[in-house]
Amino acid sequence: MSIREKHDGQVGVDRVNVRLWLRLLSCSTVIEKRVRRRLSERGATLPRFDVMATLDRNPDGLTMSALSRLLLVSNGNVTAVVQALSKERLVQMEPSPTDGRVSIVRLTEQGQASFDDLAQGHHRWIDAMFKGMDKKESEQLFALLGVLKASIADEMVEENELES
Amino acid sequence: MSIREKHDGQVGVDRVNVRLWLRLLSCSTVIEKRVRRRLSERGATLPRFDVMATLDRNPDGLTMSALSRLLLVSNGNVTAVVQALSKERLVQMEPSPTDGRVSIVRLTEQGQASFDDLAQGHHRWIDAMFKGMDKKESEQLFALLGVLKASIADEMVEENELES
DNA sequence: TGAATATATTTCAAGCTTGAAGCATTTTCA
DNA sequence: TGAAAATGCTTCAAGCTTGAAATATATTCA
Repeated sequence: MSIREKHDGQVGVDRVNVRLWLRLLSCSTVIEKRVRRRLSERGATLPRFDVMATLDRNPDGLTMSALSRLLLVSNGNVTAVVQALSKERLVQMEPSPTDGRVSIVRLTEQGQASFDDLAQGHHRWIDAMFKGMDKKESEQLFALLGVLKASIADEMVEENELES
Repeated sequence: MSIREKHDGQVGVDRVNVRLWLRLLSCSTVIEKRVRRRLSERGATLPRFDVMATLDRNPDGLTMSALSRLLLVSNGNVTAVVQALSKERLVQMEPSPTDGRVSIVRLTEQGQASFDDLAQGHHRWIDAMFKGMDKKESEQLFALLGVLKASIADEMVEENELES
């Protein structure tokens, strides 16, 4: 059996999806590392920036769980990051008036200013990294990632159905 | 100034690239988390699987630095993961015959068998997550990620040129 | 009502990752 | 040649992340 066939069990069936996934992962990792490094040069970190960006998109505030869900990180992690930001007065937590379990997190004025500053740089870095794609390519890529996103969501549903 | 204009300085200029990047990151994060969870259900971890997969693609062995570069992780990290795999006899390190600094890492027979087993599952999971894309869409996505990859590489060159 | 269940959040230990410092070996070039 | 620079690798401390357990509050429904 040739190396080409080894994991396929069939000649000519290449692992196209795995190669696609590896390329996707590689793009995303490289961009992420570069953003991370540049943020750290400015004394910020990516997790903190992510929290602030999500709050910026939700001016009415978010609960801890909502943050956790939107950011795809664990609850414990959100707690740690928000507490750190809170200590520096960049975000504020207030108890929900209607539910004693819930905290609502918002950017403070200072946090908004700090974020606006970082976001400008972030926007510039991203633009520079995507400079080699023309408008049509960007739009196509955006649409195709939408298809992928739906496909992934679909698979999760199927997986959950198997459980029950 | 409206919220829409806040970070743009110009009406109608939306942050398309940032949105594209966030969608890319989100796809990649969700897939990665799902793979990570399933590997851990089988007693494996993603970093260890990544090292074994890279060695599988390079049957002649790789140096620690080459692994670090291919995997986009730090040297120290590679050392830790390879040492752990080595303890379980899944990989072996041998000194380079021509360069006393270099170690060459390879899969052992046992490591190859263990990887083949995991890779089969991995292949299946990825296929399931990409099931919603037809052949043409996959190919387009692969090609567009190639354009993005080149664009990112380009930006790095420019960044380095600024240094000197 | 009130017991059982569900939900929101925090705490904590274990493992991961990084980047800087350090050591060893090799290469460069005056 | 041999001093300086570069390269390969490891160690280590600091910070990040997770997932499970703990705590507190809300909701459900017998």
